[in-house]
Parts: sequence; structure tokens; C-alpha cells
Amino acid sequence: MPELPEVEVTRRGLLAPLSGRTVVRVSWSAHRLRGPIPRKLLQEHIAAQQIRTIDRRAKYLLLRMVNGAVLVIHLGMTGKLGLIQGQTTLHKHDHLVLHLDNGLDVRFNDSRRFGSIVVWPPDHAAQLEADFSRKEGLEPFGPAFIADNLLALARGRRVAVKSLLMNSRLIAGIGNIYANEILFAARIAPQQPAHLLTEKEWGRIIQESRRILQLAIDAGGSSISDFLGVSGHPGYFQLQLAVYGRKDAPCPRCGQAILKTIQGGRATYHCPGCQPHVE
DNA sequence: CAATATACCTGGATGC
DNA sequence: TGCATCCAGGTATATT
Repeated sequence: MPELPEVEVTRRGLLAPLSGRTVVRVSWSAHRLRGPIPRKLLQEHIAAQQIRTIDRRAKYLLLRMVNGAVLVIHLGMTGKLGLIQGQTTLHKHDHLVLHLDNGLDVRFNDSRRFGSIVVWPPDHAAQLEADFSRKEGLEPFGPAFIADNLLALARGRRVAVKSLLMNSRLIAGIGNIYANEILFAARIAPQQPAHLLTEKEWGRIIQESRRILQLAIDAGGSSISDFLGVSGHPGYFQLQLAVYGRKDAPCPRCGQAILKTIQGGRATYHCPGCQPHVE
């Protein structure tokens, strides 16, 4: 579910309510997520500790504790973080609860359990973060997200430009919904081999990436099936989607029918009129 | 190395 | 109503 905008909306929703709060207790479900829940590390380094701030890298949230530990949370496909009164009954698929010193809970709910929870202990946090960050791609809002760098990344890669955009080791935060939308806005066919794109075309991808991701953040994210912000409110960017999920509907720009294809195993939407495939 | 397939899960939509 | 089937926003790992 959550791509960069949804993760960022979650971060912004949690930042003020959590900054300076103390996690008095941590509890968890019996299930594993993508990996096992690190019970011991949660107990040792997160319980009874104060939260300093929350950052985002790629689609990961980094809850930084005053003691130097970092709680790393990935929402997977169906993960949500909610802020709720502590006495509320646990819901199905609640897998982690941070009990705060003001009686509120932060609850991580994830039905498909594709999310992940990792703790970096204070002693090793800097090294672990450096190792982690090196494996993640360019941040779309970062200073290195420039045409020269994308041109270099694409050099020699015959893979479709959409697959390159979604490759998290190369570019961070862009998943299937926003890859489709960005390429539509940039008027580039998703199946275009990446190495054929010009510097000018990469420039359009950069500009449209930033514009669309920012619009989506401002709209509270996209609630396609079940994304909710921390207060339980949905996002509204799905109402502005031009191509994603709109097979056979008229293109908002030229009126031609939107095509749905499968590319790299993922549903791909584009307008054959506005995004011509050039060989 | 690059590209594709598969596995991890539940639940909602769809079709019979 | 029930049941089978397909599909879903991500990513790590295996396979070609």
C-alpha cells in the first residue's frame, strides 16, 4: 500500500504527538512479520525510553530515541500506524503497540504481515543506518535526484523505465501507483527501455515525481483500499489519479482510453495517445 | 551482472 | 449464500 507519500503522511502525523514522549511499555503479537519481531531489542532499547524525533528514509520510518536507539518500521503493503487511546480493545492484526506516557498507544496494524520492525541498538545505530541507507536509492526530494545521475543510473539498462523507477535500490519511495502517475505526467511510455531516455526526459520525470509526490502528501496520501493516516482518516489523492486503476476510462488529457498491461508482473496503466512508445 | 519469477500473507472483489 | 479464483500499494531471494 504505502509508498513515499503515505509513509511521509504517517511520519508527519506522528511527529508532534510523539516527539518528547516516553514509551512506557512495548507489547507485540505472537506473529512474525517479514522477519521476527525483535522482542528482546524492543524491551532493552525502546521500552522506558524517550522518543526524540521521527525521520523517513525511502519507505521506512525511523523513530529515533533519546538513548540513540532507532526503531525502524516498514509498512509493507497493508501496514498502518495509528494513534489511539490506550484502553481501546486490540484490533485484529495489531502486531506492535508502543504504550506512551500520556495514555495513548501507537499501534502497528498489518493484515498481510509484509511490514517489518527492526531495532538498531544505540552502540551500533550509526553503522547500521549507514549500511541500510547505502542500499536504498535516491530520495526524490533529495539533492542527488538530478538528470545527470538518473542518466548514469540508466546507462546500459534495457529494463523498462517504469521498472527502473520502482527499483528501490536505485530510486527510493516510488511504488506502482506513483510510477504510473509520474510517467503519465511526464508523457513517457512505461515500457520504454530506460537507457533510451534523454536527459530532457529524465528532467521531466524528476519534475513530475516531485510535483505528484508533493500533491499526494498534501492530499493525505492515496487510500486505494485501506491506507489511513495516524488519526484514522483516509487520504484523498486517489481522486486525482489520472491513469492508475482507470483501465478503459478516458485519458484526462486527450480522452483516449487508458490501457492496462502487465509489466514485470505489475499492473501498468498508460495513455497510448499521451505516452507514445517510440522505438 | 541483469532481468524475471517466486515467496511471503490476508482480505476484498468477482464470477459461477 | 457459498465457494473458487484472482488480485493488491513491497521487497528479499532464487532462478534464468
